[in-house]
Amino acid sequence: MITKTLADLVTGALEKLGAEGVLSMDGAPEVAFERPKRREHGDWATNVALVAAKGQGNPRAIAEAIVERLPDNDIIDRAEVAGPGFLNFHLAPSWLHDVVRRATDPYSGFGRHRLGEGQSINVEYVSSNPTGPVNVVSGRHAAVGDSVSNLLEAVGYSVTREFYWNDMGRQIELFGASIAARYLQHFGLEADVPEDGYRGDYVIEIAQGIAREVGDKYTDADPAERDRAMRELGMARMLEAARVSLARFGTSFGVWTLESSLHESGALEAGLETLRRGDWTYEEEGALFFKSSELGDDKDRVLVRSNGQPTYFAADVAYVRHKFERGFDTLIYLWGADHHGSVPRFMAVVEALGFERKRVEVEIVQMVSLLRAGEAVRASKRAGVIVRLDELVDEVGVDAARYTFLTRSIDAPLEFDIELAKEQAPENPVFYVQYAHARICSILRRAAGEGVEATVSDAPLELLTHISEDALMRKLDSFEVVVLEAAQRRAPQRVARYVEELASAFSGFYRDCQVLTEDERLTHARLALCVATKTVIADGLHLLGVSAPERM
RNA sequence: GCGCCCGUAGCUCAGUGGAUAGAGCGUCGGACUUCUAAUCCGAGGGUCGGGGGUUCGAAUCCCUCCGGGCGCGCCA
Repeated sequence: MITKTLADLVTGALEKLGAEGVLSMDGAPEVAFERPKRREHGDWATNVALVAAKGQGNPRAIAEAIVERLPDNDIIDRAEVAGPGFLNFHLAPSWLHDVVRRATDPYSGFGRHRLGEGQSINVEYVSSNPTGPVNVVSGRHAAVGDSVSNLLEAVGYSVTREFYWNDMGRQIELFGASIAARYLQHFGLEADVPEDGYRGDYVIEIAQGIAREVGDKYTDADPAERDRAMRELGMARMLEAARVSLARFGTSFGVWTLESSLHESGALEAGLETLRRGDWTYEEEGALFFKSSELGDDKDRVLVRSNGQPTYFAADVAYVRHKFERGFDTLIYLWGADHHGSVPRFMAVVEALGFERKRVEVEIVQMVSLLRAGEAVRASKRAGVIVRLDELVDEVGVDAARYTFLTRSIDAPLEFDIELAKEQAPENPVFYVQYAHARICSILRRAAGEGVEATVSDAPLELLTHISEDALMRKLDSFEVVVLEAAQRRAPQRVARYVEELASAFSGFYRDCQVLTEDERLTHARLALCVATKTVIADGLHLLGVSAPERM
């Protein structure tokens, strides 16, 4: 990247200053560059003189000294000192032509980085218990998890997307019993959904599906046996339904792990044994406790209840080990804000098991509060009050739905009004971006129809001198740093903002610069810029899990 | 009470140490004989919740207060 080249030049000047004794090079500052907001501030700027001046004199004077000592080069047209001591660099236009060429060359690594090279990351998201259909809250997690995973891959990590099913415990028991009641009702028998059971209509649908599949053979079975059968058959249906809903939303996982498999394989007991051996447990009132309070948590936590049943938390212990045993360097978890209180105990487990805390990262995705035409919807799976992801996809489409989730930081709570989402779907900025892409495709189709080929490598890019062409090329350049920062900060919204800006820059270019003209060379250059823009828009959208249509 | 997150334009939100704080929607005014008007141009709109501090420089970091969400189970 150009910033590396510039940093080397400035570092060269700083070293001269150090050698001359003008500047102490202790703790030599990192030379960071940024793109100034204002054009007159040049192409790239650095605040290194301001940083270096801390306690060592006048920043402007140091900046001047740096300028005087810059090594000879053919990149910097001129360097200026500005404001309190910024160094502004005006570059030769060729650096932008390089951006256009690299953006279209799949082997150039444009928008790709080697930050995570050789490292593997497991990203677990959406995970839930299979007691209800996938809802819009999970949609937010799915959109974010997919995009963060895509971004991590873009910066070089090997990424595994994982889903964890909590298919055990009291909620699952209740779910099975609820289906059983509906199953009996289906055959005209008297039965009640348990007090705390699941009352959604989908439970009736599942029971009917099961009735069609197995007939009435469980109507006079032993109640416990019937509940067990209904639980297993029902869960299988929920799992499949979730897979379908998520796939339809564009989300697919590399690994699905069942909590029950950790019990069955002995992993759970092995995890507990590790904690016992490390003296991290004790028994009290018949329950097994984990000494999480010694590792930063508020209190100790129960691993095995006094009735002998392991908690969900005990399975977490086994699961962390299981993931590390599979060779991942880093584990990322996307959790809902309602689980953030569990983070300290979870990190305590990581440490107690002997893993470095920094290898585990829990990202908290803030709440999605549901509204319907301004009225708060108190979502409850048990009461059957949910807004399904399928419904959202039916009403607004995958791209608009994803984009809505991805324009916000995960730290920001999201108010989601399904009626408003439907109403505003056509206004969704995602279409603005897609439109720019489709428009470019249209130009390229027309060019091809006229027998004009859009090659980039031999295009006379020096003809791109219009202010709008310049602005577009500069915006293309930003993609590289946007991808890197979005990946590092787990912040897909930066990519969403970026593609909007890029589409806007293209619109300006489209307005001001006719692409297909009598001037063959200019047409050639502008087509190359179109190809570069199309490539980057498509890449940005794909990082968000959004399609880049060729026609709209 | 304690912990985490949030408070930025009328609304929904970006921006977390740099130069004159942005976008979309909404409002008002304008532009289609044109490579796609799902577009473009212009206008209006801000005590960055309040106060204090650190810094050459704070929406951004620290303290404090106010307001909102979530959590503080041998539930998941």
